[in-house]
Amino acid sequence: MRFEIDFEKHLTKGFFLQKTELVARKLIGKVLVRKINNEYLAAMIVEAEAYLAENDLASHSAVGKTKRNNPMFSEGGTIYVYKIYGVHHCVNFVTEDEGKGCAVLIRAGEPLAGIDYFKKVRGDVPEHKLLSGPGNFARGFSFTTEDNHKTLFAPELFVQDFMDFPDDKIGVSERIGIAKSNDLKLRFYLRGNKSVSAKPRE
DNA sequence: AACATGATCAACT
DNA sequence: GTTGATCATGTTT
Repeated sequence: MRFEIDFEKHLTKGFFLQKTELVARKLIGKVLVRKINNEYLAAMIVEAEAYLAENDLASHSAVGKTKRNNPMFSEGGTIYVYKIYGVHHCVNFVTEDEGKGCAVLIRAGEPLAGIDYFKKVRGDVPEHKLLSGPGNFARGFSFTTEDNHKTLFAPELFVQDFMDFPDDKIGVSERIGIAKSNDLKLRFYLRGNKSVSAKPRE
């Protein structure tokens, strides 16, 4: 797969202001680029979940604004990182207008650049597992709560347009690992991709 | 008490 | 290859 990092092709604010479900769907095939210590990391997003502002009890924003979920209420294109189970971090891209409280959880990626860095922080695992699962994805890109409120419009952190997959290549399912609102089909993934974290129920 | 998880291990197909 | 049980770990409710 040919891929060249090019900030000129980054997704602009308008992309993230769209409906959360649509952003989650369209993020499949896009590339997250981050520059750390003068080294570029890049991965194609292959799995993402939408967390809505309304009628979604699994969304962190369902309880209103709190200290933790505060970044979720920022404008589309902002980063929301939280710590889960005391050990892992999860990265979200905030969507829609400021004050709404919705975001897309990035659950898995296929490494395109910075493989050595990913291996360094993730250990000796097969390449397709380096960024598989939300905790592993965040770990590979070294996201922590320090990154909260950063935006995706800078040369050292942005999302680049890349592949456009037709609907028949995209799986849709219930979200993973939640107890509430698990009837909602808000998880999107690239069918047949080895980096997708959980086995899809279809 | 729950939590948008992952590593490990045993058992299986 | 898969599945299921178990648990580490700290923050939020």
